[in-house]
Amino acid sequence: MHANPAPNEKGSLSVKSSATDVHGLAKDISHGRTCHSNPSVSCGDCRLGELCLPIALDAVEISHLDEIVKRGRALSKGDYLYREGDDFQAIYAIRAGSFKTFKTTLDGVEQVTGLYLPGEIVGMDGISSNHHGSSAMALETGSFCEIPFHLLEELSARIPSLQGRFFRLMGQEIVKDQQMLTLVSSNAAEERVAALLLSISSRNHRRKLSPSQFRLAMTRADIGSYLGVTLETVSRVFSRLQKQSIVKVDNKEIHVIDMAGLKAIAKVSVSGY
Amino acid sequence: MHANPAPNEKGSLSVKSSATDVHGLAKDISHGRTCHSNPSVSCGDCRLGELCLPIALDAVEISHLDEIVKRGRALSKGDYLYREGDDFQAIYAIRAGSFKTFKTTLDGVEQVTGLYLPGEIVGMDGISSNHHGSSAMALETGSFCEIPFHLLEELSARIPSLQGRFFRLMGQEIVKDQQMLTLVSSNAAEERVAALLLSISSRNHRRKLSPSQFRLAMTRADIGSYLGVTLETVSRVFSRLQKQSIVKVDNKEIHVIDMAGLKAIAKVSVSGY
DNA sequence: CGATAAGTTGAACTGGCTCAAGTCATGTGG
DNA sequence: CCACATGACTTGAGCCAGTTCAACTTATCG
Repeated sequence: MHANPAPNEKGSLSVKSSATDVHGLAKDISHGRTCHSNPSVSCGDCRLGELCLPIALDAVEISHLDEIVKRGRALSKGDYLYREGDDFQAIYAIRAGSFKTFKTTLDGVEQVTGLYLPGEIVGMDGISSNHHGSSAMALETGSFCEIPFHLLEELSARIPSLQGRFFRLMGQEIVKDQQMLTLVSSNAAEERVAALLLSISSRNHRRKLSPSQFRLAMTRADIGSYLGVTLETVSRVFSRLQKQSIVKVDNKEIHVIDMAGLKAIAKVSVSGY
Repeated sequence: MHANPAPNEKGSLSVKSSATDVHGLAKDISHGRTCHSNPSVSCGDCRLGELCLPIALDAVEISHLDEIVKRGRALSKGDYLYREGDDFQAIYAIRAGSFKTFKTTLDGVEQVTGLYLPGEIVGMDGISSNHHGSSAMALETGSFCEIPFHLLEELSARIPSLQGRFFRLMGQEIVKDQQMLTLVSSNAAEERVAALLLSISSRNHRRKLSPSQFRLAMTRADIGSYLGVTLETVSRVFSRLQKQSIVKVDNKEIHVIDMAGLKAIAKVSVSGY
């Protein structure tokens, strides 16, 4: 029924505005908290730098990186960053907003494979085969930097620390996927939801945002698909967690009240993460 | 109860024999079919080369690679290649035999995260954090090459095609993990088992081995853990598939009789894979 | 050859699924 | 700017695939 929803029929990579004419357009899209998304900001000045690619580069190296990055492109909810099957051209650094990646199975069902927050890199699934194995879609208004992969490869060959950084970034993606696999193939529904909330919490923490209060822009169906349960189960788990005063859920707005309790449910050692 | 089974208490990286004194030791361990495992064979001559790292390198480059690879080390069933938490030093190319990777959860349960066959690379989970996030264990007698990662990084910076090859290899690991995630979070037990058999089948095919007849060295418990079902369910699925004349299962020996039928169950397009 | 691990099969139970009926949020056109 | 249509979310009830527990058979290896 709701196969191929395609809420917005922009083509992939269809941000028509050039890198220069979007000045100011993407302002205010990060919930007004900070202004990550000023499109003119360079990698060296970007406050996400420490999460993104530039970490471990010196000033000269960052200026080389700056030259290949197409900065500050904007998207609104439902827009595609790329689609499953597209030629792989670039990887994308999220600046603001959140994105999901998903595959569409043969019988037309959407299967969510990832959730990406600001400072994280999307699109590495295309590296091995030269075309994207999944689609990436904005869950809300957002912006991103596009990094053409062949240029990144060239630059990496010249800057060893950049090569190392990117190896590590890909390694992180592998670890993340394996954690997800472990989560989904062993744990109960409640544990999966708890683990997702904790993951977002800790990623927010790294970004200097509140680890206990955030907006989860995915729908219940997306969350369910990602965690391998139905949307009804997700809803019921949220209700139960709320009844136990572990979280307060107001639609997409999540407030973690009892962090230790949440960790206990997720069976994560309280110190770790 | 059967937590931390540690069937063999060799320490990790505990192959005490030096790279030179193992000549001949590892002969015949690949079921006698071919002799992948002659430890003295160089990367250029290794018949697994086209699956492994050397592909896309020229003769001179391969000789550089040869210099950093520690070749032909042998392991027997239950031996660890590395353990969860070990310092990350190297990645490992499987030459013969098969290996599983797994994590042990807080409550002592083993969770299988990967199955690796000859020509494949294990250990990339350690790249991002400098220590291994999982353990790798031989499922049967086998051998491998050890590639110290810092040397590979250095060499990659000097040989762009090697850097590209390794980016692609890591990308493959990401794609593989995401496929696994999709499989486990959406499909029924029968589909998961069918998909696993098809995956091994196609990987065997690439290695010029029979796609329809092979040995699956994992126990039913390992398979179940990997696929997110219980060992009893795995057993029952095998029985059912056998009753339908889709496969013939004799303990660990698998014979796919009706490949199209198996693909239908796995919901994989018959052309693909 | 005997002990122990691995695998099979049965029976009862249950967490999460399916189907259904309703409320609530959101965004678009009048 | 409101109305209303559509999609998102919640909650309930019944059902079923896969789990759990158990008893047994078959492999493996010291």
